[in-house]
Amino acid sequence: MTEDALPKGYEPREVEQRWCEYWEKSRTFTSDPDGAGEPYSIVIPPPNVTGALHIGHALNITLQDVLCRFARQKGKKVLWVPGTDHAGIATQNVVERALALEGKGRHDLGREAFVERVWQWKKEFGGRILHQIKSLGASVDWTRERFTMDEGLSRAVRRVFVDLYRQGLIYRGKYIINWCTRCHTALADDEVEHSPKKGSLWHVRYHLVDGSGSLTIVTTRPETILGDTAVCVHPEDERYTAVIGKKAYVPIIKREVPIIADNYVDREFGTGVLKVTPAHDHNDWELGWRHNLDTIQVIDENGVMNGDAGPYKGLHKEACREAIIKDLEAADALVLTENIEHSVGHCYRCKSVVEPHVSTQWFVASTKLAPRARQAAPRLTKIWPESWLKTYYNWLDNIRDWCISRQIWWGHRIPAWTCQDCGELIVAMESPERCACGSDRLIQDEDVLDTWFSSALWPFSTLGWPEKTRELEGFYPTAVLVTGFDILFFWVARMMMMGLHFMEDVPFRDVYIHALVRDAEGRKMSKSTGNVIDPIEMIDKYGCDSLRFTLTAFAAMGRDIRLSEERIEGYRHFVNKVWNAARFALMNLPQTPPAPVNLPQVEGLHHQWILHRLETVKEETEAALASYRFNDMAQGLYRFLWNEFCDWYLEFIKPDMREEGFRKQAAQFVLWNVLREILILLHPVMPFVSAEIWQALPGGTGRDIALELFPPLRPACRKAEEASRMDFIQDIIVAVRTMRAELGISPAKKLTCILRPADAAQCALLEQNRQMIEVLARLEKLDIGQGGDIPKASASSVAQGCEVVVPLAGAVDLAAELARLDKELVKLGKELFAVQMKLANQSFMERAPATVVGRERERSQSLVDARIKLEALRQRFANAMEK
RNA sequence: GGGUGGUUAGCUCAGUUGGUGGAGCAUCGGCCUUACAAGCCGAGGGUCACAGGUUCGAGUCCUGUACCACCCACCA
Repeated sequence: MTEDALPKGYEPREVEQRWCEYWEKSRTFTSDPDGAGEPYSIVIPPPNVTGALHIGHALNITLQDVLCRFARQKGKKVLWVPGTDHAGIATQNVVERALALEGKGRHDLGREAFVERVWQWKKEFGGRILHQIKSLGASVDWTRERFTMDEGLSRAVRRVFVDLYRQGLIYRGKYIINWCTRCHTALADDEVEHSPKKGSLWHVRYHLVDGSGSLTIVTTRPETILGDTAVCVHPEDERYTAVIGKKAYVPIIKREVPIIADNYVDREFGTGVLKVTPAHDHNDWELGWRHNLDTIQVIDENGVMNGDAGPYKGLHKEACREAIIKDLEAADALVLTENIEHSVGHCYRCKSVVEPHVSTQWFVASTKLAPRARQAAPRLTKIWPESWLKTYYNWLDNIRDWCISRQIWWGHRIPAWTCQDCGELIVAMESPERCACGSDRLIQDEDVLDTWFSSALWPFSTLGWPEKTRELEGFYPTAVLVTGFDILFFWVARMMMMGLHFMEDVPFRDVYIHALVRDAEGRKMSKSTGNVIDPIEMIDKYGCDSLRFTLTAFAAMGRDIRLSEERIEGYRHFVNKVWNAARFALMNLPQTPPAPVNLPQVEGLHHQWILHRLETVKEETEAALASYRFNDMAQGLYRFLWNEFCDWYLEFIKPDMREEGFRKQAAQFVLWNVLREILILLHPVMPFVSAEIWQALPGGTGRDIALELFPPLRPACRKAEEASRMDFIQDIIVAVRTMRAELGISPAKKLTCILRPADAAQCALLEQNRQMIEVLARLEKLDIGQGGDIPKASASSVAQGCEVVVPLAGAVDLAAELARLDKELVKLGKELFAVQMKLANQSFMERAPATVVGRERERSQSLVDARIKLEALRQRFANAMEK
């Protein structure tokens, strides 16, 4: 291997493509359920099959990949299941939009042809998202890829539906639901987004039937007056106690309705009188149910007034509103019009205003399934960060039955048939031949299931349920679910309910909830705002590893990530640094693995130091990942690789490499080991660059770093005390560098330096590491000794009690040095003052632990010592100036 | 209305048992020092939102206030 093995610049695009192909072809990440090792499985949160990868996916997938690659390094049997979601309404909308361009609607095609068209669309675009997952370097098992509408998963869906129906946990009923008049379907409560909107509050007079006066109600939706079946006041509202039980006329249509009383009414709001329209308002529906009111539907599923709207029949609800206001005015029933802001529900898919609508729908009795899911956390499933647990509880405690039927065509059709002759409802896995009554005129329910219904089964349906598969046996429950908090309710809680009900165990041991990625200003990224950062574009520009490292480094728990392109660009520098460190290593390593030396015994403070630091980083990496502190892991590796390995260690070994013989061999062996282990540590975050370097290093030819185990710890190299001596050497070097920089001495100029150590131990240490100091501080002469004379015109400093003196020859600004020393003395004085105040504090001395007091004493002593030395040096220098 | 998170260097953020406040970027100064100018060396910059409390000691724990963000519910 020559130094040309790695090109001068890192070219991510070519490298990434090559490794992607290799990993897929070699089936590196295909898991054997019967293989060795502790099982570790993750099911990917399935992205929308027709969607495109956004930055949130990139974060989500990166974190899972870090966990999976790390688990493999720890010798676990890892399965990461990839797949996609059919995303009912979203996908149907996309295809309908495409169809609209041809001037057609779905009804022009008919159900069968339309669904066929969506499948075609899926075939055409479904590959895109999978390809994008690949380009992120995800180490998923592609042989086990699933789709929520594939044959196996469809079977699982039908089975669950049938079982729940038979257990009475799925039922059909007439109920008020959220209706999207554009998508023509029911929406679950959490599919409705509320946002504030300007509107009017109309005060409308209702005359009492007995002619004894009138009541004024307030409404934001006058068009629903036509569906009123009651007027309601608070039972304890003294203004109205007299009218309770009487009747009132609904204006315009003059329908007689009862005046009822209910605690629900807020006496403070408006006039304290409420009109009740059970068919078109959720709360009114509840009221109607409690008070046995009629339900009169006046708006149809298109948002158009129906036959019960009398004269307004055929008008769109908006037009009807205007007409009614005019008519109320004419009838002198409109008392007042107020401008208000109130919140209005919108369809989460198409953003049109959601209409409360009464219809027959299917429901899951979530109220019965929820308690078990609640109890399971945190005992069986731990949520990270823990703060989300409360939110999880809160949702489950207030859960309502889940409306699962959707009036669209793309999805799992509800496995229920109605007999046209006897009216019997048959729920079955497969299409029944005939009814018990003998009739074969069976018609399947037109509706499909909410997308989240199949998603709720994902952790076990992807593993082969209801069959008893080896995968299910070996990999359920999964190790962890990695997801954003935005689908904690939609998805996580429902998986918990379904998993516990059908598998008798939770679907995952941990739930890690990561941040939402926002733009640099903290806004949610959206196409309409135009602030999206396209991960694929970022990979193209900066390389996948840069993107992955950025996301990992910012993935602090419980916080949103404000991402900007500059950050990714910034971390590209780190990728490059790794690359260049490797190039340096290759220039200094033999072609074959270097001859081994006994690492714990290897001579050289720098070797002992870096080996010790490496052990620390290994432990910290493990600890960080064990508690999902991805950012700590990334930061730790960043610092170690850049600020310690590159900035110091590689500089330290340069002299070693110029020698021949044992000293060079030792440096080679240590360098080779440390670099290889760093690469393994980095690999979960930066799979591509680490893989590429790995196979270029001695002993790496033809090897795949993805298969390497986490480097075993070397307790014998854990020598904190010895390694801490390196601090001293570094302080000396920095002291010289600082003087040089502050006095404007060119780095090219080699200096003389006199070191006057505080004691014999320091003296020996400096002597042993003389060459390191000379090279890194750029010295031509280094005197080490406790005695000796020092030239008066010298710059000076004190590091850990050791005097560092640089004789100033030639044209040097003497005043600058004096000012520098004074500044240093002021700083020392301040620190010393603070410490001495502490030591003078009686209660501190009495109550603080002995170790803390001891530390302060020591510190005080060394500060005093430094000040004495520095003052002496300053004095000498001042004297020199006078001459 | 209920809840959660945030407020630390110019910017974006770390800061896990309370014990000398950190990083990256930006700024300033100096460097082609044969791995790397996508780099190296050095420097400046903070009453840790505010007010109390606990403690010998608080960015860290407690209470309250302000502002910001988000979630849930409701808005006739």
